Amino acid sequence: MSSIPTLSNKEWLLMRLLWEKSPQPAYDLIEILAKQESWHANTVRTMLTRLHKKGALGIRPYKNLFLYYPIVSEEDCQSAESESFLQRVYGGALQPALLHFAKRQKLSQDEIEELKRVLDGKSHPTQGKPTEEK
Amino acid sequence: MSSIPTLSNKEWLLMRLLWEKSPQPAYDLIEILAKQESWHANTVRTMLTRLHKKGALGIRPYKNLFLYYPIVSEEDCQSAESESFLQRVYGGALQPALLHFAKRQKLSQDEIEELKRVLDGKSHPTQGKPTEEK
DNA sequence: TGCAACTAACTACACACGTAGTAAGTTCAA
DNA sequence: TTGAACTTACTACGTGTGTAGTTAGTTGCA
Repeated sequence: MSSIPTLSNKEWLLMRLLWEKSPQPAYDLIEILAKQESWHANTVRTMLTRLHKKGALGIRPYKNLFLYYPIVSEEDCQSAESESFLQRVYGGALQPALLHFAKRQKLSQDEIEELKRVLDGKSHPTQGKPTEEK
Repeated sequence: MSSIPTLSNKEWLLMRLLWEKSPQPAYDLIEILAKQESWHANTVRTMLTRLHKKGALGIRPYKNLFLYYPIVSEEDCQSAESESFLQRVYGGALQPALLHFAKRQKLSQDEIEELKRVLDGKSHPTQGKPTEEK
């Protein structure tokens, strides 16, 4: 399997654009990033090239230019980076990390409910301790 | 307040040792990291110096050597890095991040319960101010 | 008293990243 | 047909990081 390439800070930004919509020519990306992030055109091109070398992007010729498209999925990259983050920052301890995020003041009631559903889904793994509702 | 320095991958390892126990002389850290991570003594020293320059470590002379101790708290570093991670990888969207972590197969029943308690604590927005619970 | 052994300081180097300049190829229009 | 405008390719450079070698100061012991 293709191992997931690690993305740098700014590379995530570029990749996000391509995950949202692809393929796109360099020109469009340059325009967006010039407007939103004030990046120089050549900066965008350099990053596209590097992302291609890393195996994160594919390139397809189209007319007189190239179209770029992701060849790794956003979910895979997020998962890989999340695990690496967990190791690095919390030494692999899941719970303190979750606690940090859960304590943030920005979850809506609906999001809280969905999270609890996910947690409930995990509540009865092998040994049946019946999930007590609350 | 002192702004939180960003730590590199390996710096987190070193810092974790000092958060667990401090102050410690370079010698002890070198010994631990040589054993656990196969780091070269000079590598450890270079990193200690850099962490000091970054404002992450304090140095106190003791007899004929120096003792190192953290001057930023683990919690603060974790929080700062968690927020940066959230921005970079999930574009600031908390919920997909939480879902990723919550779906991992490594939470104990107790941890799940505690998380749900935290979530419940947020469930009823008695909007005053976010009371500093501890 | 002079050196072995240890400590800290300084220097080095390759690679990744963020940023961007310069060169070279292509094409459409005057 | 020639050049403006655009495209890709190549080059550059400062900073951070991972890794470690070299130098120099200190001290306890033979």
